[in-house]
Amino acid sequence: MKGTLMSVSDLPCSTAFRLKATPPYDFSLTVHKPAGWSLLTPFETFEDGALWSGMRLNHGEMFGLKLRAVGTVEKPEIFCEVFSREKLSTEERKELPEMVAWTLSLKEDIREFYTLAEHDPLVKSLVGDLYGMRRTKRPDIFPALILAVTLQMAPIRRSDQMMNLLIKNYGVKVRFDGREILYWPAPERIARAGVRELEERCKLGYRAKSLKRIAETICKGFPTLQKLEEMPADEAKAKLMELRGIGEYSADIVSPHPGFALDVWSAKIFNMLLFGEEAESPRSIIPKLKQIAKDRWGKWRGYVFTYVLNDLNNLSRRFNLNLTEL
DNA sequence: GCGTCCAGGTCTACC
DNA sequence: GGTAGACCTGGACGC
Repeated sequence: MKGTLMSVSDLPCSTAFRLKATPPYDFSLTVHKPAGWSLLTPFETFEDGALWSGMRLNHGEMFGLKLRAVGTVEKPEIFCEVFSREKLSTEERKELPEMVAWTLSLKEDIREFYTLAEHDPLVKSLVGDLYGMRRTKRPDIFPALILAVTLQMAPIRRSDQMMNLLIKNYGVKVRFDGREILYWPAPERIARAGVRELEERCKLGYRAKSLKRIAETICKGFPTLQKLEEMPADEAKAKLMELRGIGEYSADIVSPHPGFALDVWSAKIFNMLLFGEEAESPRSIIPKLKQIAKDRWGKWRGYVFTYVLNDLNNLSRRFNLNLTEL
């Protein structure tokens, strides 16, 4: 077995700040979602209500993060410690709190979403189960693109295998606060790797070519997620679909605009929830389900999507459906 | 143990 | 512009 190409970064300097959130905000449900999805990297740790994770800013510098709630769901406040290689610059002291707040969706007001519960039994169930949970964002675009590409045409265990191998072989290990956290590869690292090497080391198959091309495009200059959010939703999606291997589904996953990223698996779940039966042809029903979601939940359909996929056990029991084995 | 099938999409060639 | 077929890999399944 070839040795790992992972780099190691020690982060001895620390800075702390507090951030207020728009209530209701449940920190634990937001950063440690019931379905098990991580906030920023599959190798972060969540213990006793605190999260240790990593973050790469758009200029490429890595930081360690320790986050915990110091308020309540109705008076939410987050205590954040940032660990860095050197003392933070004045610019970083301004940028990092803004980026953490953006990532955690602290300023987003979801009370309008919760008013849908008054007339929608499904939303009422979701809100009751996951009150205060937020959708979150990623500070850097490349991990989101890796996620989208490795989810394509593969069962989730195989996607996990590809992502974990990418991180373990080409990612970065950050050491801070007595912890070691593995974080996603920088696009420059994947752009330098050979296609054959990526296929062999990370079992990416035909996706290796796409991922390398995506990495090369980002290195040459591509809008950040923050820039894409400033664009109209259609324009941002079209820009993402210019990338090799990024189609409509993947663009919906990566785009910071609220979308409804249905794949075959989630189409089966929503077909069951909306019509009470298994879809005969899940792939072909996706456009219809997307239209229904847009008409029924409007700009909050992305929230319904995230809440549903994090509440499958409760929904299965409550509506007498088998959603967990689709 | 071995062969076959197919999955949480995308691209391309062909009509 | 619409659509069938190819694409890596590995787990599930049948024999």
